[in-house]
Amino acid sequence: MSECFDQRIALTVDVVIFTLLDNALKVLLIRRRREPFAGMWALPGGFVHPQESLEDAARRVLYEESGATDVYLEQLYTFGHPDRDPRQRVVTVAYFALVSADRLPLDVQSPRSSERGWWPAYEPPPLAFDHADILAYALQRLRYKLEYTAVGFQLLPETFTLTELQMAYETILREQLDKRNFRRKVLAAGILEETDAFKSGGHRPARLYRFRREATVESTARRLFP
Amino acid sequence: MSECFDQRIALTVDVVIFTLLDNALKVLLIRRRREPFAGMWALPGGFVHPQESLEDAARRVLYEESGATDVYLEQLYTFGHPDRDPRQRVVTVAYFALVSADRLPLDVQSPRSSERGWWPAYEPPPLAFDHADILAYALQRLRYKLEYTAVGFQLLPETFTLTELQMAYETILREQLDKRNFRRKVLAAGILEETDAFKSGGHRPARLYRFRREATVESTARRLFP
DNA sequence: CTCTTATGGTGTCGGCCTGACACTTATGGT
DNA sequence: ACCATAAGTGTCAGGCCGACACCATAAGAG
Repeated sequence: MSECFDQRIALTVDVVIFTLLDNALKVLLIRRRREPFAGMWALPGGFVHPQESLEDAARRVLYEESGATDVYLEQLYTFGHPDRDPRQRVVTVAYFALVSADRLPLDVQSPRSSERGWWPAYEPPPLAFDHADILAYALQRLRYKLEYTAVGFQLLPETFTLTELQMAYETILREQLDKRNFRRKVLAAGILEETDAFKSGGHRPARLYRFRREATVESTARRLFP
Repeated sequence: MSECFDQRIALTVDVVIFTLLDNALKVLLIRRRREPFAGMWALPGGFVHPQESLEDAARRVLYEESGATDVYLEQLYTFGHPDRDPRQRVVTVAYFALVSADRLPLDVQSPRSSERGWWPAYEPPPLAFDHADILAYALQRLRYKLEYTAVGFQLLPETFTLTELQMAYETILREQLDKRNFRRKVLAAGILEETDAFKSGGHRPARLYRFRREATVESTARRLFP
């Protein structure tokens, strides 16, 4: 590291906030009021304050825009192409967050204003800046994590049925999964615990499960070499 | 993304440069001449110039400090704790690079000055700033990538024997691998091609292999769900 | 009360991948 | 020629995975 000079690069965080609503994977977008890209949709973001860590900044943006706290948040990638912002040099540290719908305030779940909305993550509107790249990268990472780890619970309420869990996986991966194999694997992974409650919705009641907090989230992945 | 104000956060890149020398995984460190941490060892790094992308900055630092070009380089993580630098707020985008020893200029392979040196990656000296964290994270990522992908070739010369490849893997993973299983797997992955050359070093000659450039580097990983 | 309907829940079998394991082959040096 | 040393090769057993079909249970309709 050489010594310092002033270079005036602005630093922001952008947060890709995912949730499941109406059996679809949604992402929170904000409509831009000012130039550049006025009127277009963009990821929630903001400048990093001088005394706050990057993750703190991301949590602040997450809370300001979605009202959610204590949710899964992970650094995604840092985007710094010199002209990704036409005004000045802006480098952004992108995060992605998984929020279960029941942790969102009601006015955020169904925003009244047209300035903010939950969009289908796989069919977003045109986005400002390089946010389409950021979203695409976040989706890739989410699918990847879902395939190798147990992070899907973060999008569900405290307790859930195995069918609900499977539907969440199918929604995000966009493919059908075999019910028996899904159950076998997810139970063998040892990351769920039964509750003694059931969910009865007109038909045979389904057992509710809960995520085992003590279980390491990075569960069963396979190694190329032993 | 809200609108801009001046916040004077400095932005740097730090590059964890790995190579294999003397049958050990080494990392390039630079001795700091100035405060803070004067006299301590640190990762090569530098400020991001106003008109260059993050990856360009990382390649520039990589070239300035090691003389290597056209090598494997990947963004690692962005470290931004508010007081990771005691002078001022500095956020650093860390990269890691894999360089085969034969692409290093001779004076870099065996530096004369005591201001720069290749240190055992698993037994580094005390490091300035939070560079020990960055190095630990890079090692974890390197092991991970090695287990799941075929990235190990980047540390070897253009052609190499399977035993050399296996030794590289054993050095980095710090465990012994079975010769027959290693060969079976690495050949089944289809990322190598035979050359018709052999390496004869006093005993039975070993066939030389080459990395198939057309092969996708992200090769055979396993999915948790089909 | 019974029947219908819709979802919840369960087991097996074959194929493939993986990990454990030992001997023969080829060369250079003595 | 003999020896030392590294290169190179195959099998077998266990576990994991993917494919596949039927019974159980509750609510609601008649």
